[in-house]
Amino acid sequence: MAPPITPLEWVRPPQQARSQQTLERILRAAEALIAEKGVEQTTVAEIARRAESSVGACYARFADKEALLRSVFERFFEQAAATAESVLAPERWHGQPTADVVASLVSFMLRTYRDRRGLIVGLALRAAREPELAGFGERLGTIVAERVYALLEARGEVLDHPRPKEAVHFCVWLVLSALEARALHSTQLAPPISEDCIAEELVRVALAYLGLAPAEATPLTT
Amino acid sequence: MAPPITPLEWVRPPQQARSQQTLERILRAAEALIAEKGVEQTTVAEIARRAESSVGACYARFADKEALLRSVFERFFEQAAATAESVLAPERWHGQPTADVVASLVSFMLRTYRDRRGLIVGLALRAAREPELAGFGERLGTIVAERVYALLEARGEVLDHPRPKEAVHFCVWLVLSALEARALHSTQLAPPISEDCIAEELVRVALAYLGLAPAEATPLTT
DNA sequence: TGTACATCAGTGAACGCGCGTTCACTGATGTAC
DNA sequence: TGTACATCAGTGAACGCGCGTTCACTGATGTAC
Repeated sequence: MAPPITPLEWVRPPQQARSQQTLERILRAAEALIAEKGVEQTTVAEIARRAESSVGACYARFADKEALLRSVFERFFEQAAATAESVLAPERWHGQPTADVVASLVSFMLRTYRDRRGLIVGLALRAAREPELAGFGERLGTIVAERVYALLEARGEVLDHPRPKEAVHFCVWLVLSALEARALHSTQLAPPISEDCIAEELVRVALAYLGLAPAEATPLTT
Repeated sequence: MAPPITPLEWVRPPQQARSQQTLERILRAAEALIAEKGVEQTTVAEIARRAESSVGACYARFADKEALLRSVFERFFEQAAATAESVLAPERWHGQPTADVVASLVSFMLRTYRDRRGLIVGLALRAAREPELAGFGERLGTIVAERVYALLEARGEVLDHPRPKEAVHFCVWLVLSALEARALHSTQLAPPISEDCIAEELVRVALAYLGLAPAEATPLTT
């Protein structure tokens, strides 16, 4: 058998690559618009325009608008999960007191919820109607909780709670709930409490609930 | 000056009473529909039908649909505030350990969020867009926090926190955020944690954060 | 007491707008012979 | 190499539906003389 001369990998990739790029542009445009003006205000026509594509192209890739949005949020969850795994790797925190680790994690989450607020709010609103999205969120919470627990375990921390694993899960859920509520309702007019203040109190809550030692009175390095 | 013979209070009340009743029916119908099928699915036409009134009658009382919904939520907030004041009266809790008081309050809130879930979710979704509604929520939180603080103070509790008043406010906010998130996202398909379990952990969080003594190992009376 | 008119409250068909979705069409690229 | 045809990807005007809002109209009640 003579091997084929034309390399098989190159059969018809230009077309596929082209449509792949279109899809990528559509998803990016949708994400940007949701972040800027909210899910409710984002129309398919506008997504198409922003993606320098057309309405029909959107419907060639997605069954309907729902499916398109689901894809956007799915990508977001994948990124979030990957970020969580990287951030919560025990190696990253060698030599730092646990209280500081918690403080860093909390302020990182606050920053994330601020920077990606639009998308998160859109997601939260959508997840209130679509159980599938709510399921994504739940799974993400579980992943984060597992990693946090593994991190604490690797550091040899002993939690003051009858069911430590569940306690960590609950604690993660509580913090995420608080951040979500803040993202949803913080009026930009009059911010009730500063971000630093929220961070401080959330850390205090977490440490107190889990029975971890609070930070020394030395200045923290964020 | 001869006093007017016809009592002034009775001038034209029948008409007013009639329209007052219509308005009441409209508000009640709107509330019921929001609770049953969510704000997004509730149309003016359906509200009118349910109230055995007409679309025009709605627009005679309210500038637009927004105003109607705002009225519904305003009433809800008034009820909530009144309930909070009554429930948090120090007299009500004489002779009970603080940990039990907190437990009772938390489980009361959980019950409320379950029973009135539809309305609360609708409100939360709406408040994400309308700063005015978010403001209502904030004010309610402040009221509750003040009453809780007064209650603790009346009981002679000393909180383990540099700014006790702010700590109580934060704690109330945290619990409300958690309940809201739960109401928004709990898939009815697979409840992640039982209500009792959430209650237990929320109490634990609150007590640990505020530095209050946990309950004795005796069975609680709810 | 009777008649004419004014006001209040309400009715619901019709209007209009926004937006998701469809579909007849175009252009580019690939394939057969 | 050239011609005819097939497929892929995309285009955007047109359609249709849902729903908030309006408005010409009805009926009941009150007021003037």
